Amino acid sequence: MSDDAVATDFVREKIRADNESGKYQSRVQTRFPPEPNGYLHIGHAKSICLNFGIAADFDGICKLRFDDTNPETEDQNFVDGIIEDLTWLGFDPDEVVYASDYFDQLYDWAVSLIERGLAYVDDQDAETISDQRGGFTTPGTNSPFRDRSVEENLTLFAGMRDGQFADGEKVLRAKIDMNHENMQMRDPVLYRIRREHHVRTGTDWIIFPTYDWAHGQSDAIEGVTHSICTLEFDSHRPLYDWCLEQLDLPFEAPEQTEFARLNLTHTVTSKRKLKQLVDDGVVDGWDDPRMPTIRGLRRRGYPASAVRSFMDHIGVAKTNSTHDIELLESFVRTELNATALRRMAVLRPLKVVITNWPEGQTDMREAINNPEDDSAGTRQVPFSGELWIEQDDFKLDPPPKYFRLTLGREVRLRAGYFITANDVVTNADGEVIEVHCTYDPETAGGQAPDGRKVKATIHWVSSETAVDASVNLYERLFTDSHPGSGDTDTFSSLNPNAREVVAAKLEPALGEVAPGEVVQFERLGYFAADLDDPSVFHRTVGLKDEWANIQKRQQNQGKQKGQQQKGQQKKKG
RNA sequence: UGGCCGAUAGUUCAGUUGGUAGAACGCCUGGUUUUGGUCCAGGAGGUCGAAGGUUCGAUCCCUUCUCGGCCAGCCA
Repeated sequence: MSDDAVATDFVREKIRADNESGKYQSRVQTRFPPEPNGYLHIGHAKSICLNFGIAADFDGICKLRFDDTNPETEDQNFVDGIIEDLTWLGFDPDEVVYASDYFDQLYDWAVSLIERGLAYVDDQDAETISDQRGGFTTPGTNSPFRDRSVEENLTLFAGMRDGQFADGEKVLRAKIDMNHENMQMRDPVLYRIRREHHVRTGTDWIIFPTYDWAHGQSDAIEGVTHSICTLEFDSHRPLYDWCLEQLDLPFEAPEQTEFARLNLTHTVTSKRKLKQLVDDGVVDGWDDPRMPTIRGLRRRGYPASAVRSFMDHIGVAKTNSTHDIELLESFVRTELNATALRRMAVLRPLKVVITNWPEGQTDMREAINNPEDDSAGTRQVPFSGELWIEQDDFKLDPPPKYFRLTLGREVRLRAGYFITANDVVTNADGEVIEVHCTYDPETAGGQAPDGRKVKATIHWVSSETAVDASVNLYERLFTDSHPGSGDTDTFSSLNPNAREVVAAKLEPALGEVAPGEVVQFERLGYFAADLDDPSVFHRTVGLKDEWANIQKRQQNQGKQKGQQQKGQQKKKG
């Protein structure tokens, strides 16, 4: 266990206490148990970091177990994808196992349950069983098949396995208590018949154990000590314990501990809803950079290490919580600030002509690759008399505190020269389509020999050597910070502008970026070259934008002033 | 409606064996800076869900209440 990073959450606290009391011989084993019916999302990452993190902290082991007990929705692609995502996140399971590996054992244990009069075969359909379960304040009623003889149950259960009954015709139920205050204990279903092809067992089995019968038993088979799951399984814990108690294990049974799942603002972390986004074509797929899936984040350029530090930071508790997605982004920025190479790219190009630049001449300017990391070195960037700059970096009528380019003002071109804007060319609509500037040859390298200062440094790309690229700019997937909260429909706040594709001009070095590499477009943000087509970039996250805050404040002040004036007018009237 | 779980800065979490509270992110101010980035320094922001009780003293212990989440699948 690492001494310095003493993570103190209630789960680790409990494990420490268990270890001190000698429970499980102070052994620690966890597991990450996804169902292979979808890809992993950021919520799973929390569970992964917790389970694998605990194993690492306590010198224990953590296996990846596929909870493949329901053949209906499960798929090999998801199995492969989950392993891939887990690996990318930086975790290496001690073993990859499957609940279906234990079908024989689970069956034998069910038989033993029947033999001891603790389970029975019920002939009723799902609806009837549901009706008989009763309500929160009303007791359930016993099934008419509850008191079948052991022999009959044994025969029927074998018949279920051997295909003598149709799907849904019979189930195996635990015989516990139809009056139990916990609904989970009212004779839960342990086995159902389902003639579906199973990813691993094919057609060998047509009866499948339910989660409740499979999960704790699988934990026990593997020697799991601490079975960590999310809050919604809280009410299953008595059943988890009951199932284990019937086994007469020669060792201490695993114990379930529940923690609060991760929610993030402006997105959803529910497999069902993510699937709907994919199925409805709202996004391009599970790996769309707008998706909070692991593959989505990867394509978007989130470093796995940033995801991990985020998880470390938010901790583990039982409080239902929704984390601000900005917090995640701040970890992404911190990581990328230290590692990403700086490059220049112009997203919304505006032409600049340097009128006093020697006709046809191209200069090579030296630019720093990463001011945070000297070892990243420098590169040469071509400079000429015709450049692209950002439309936002020139204003004919500059608002207060705007200190970028405007007529008559001098600014610095990053790694280039000081330029002064003298004139503009406008189109028929009066929009500026070209800015004419002069440069000061004395300012090569970015400093004026006479010591005069400029307030702004702007980025640029020389037009003749510019590389064209399509850049995807992403906004929040949902405009509502808590989609679906209250009575609102989750998808009603879907942001139709969550992706904007822009035709950008890049400096030549950006034509040689490796797939998946993340660079900083100076002054704009971090951008990831697409995994399949590196001429396409995805905005991972923008830089912090002080200018945007200034503008916001100015707007608010304007509003307040307007309101004050309105108020005064009212008083007068 | 019954049971279980939860409630501490804007947000998410720490914490106090009972002596009125900290961090991170966000926000604000200043400094540095060839990124309005980074970095550095500082600041604002909390009646610790509410009301009672025990106590010299309660955010912490007790009771009641309020609000939120979960549970009545042959999903997990």
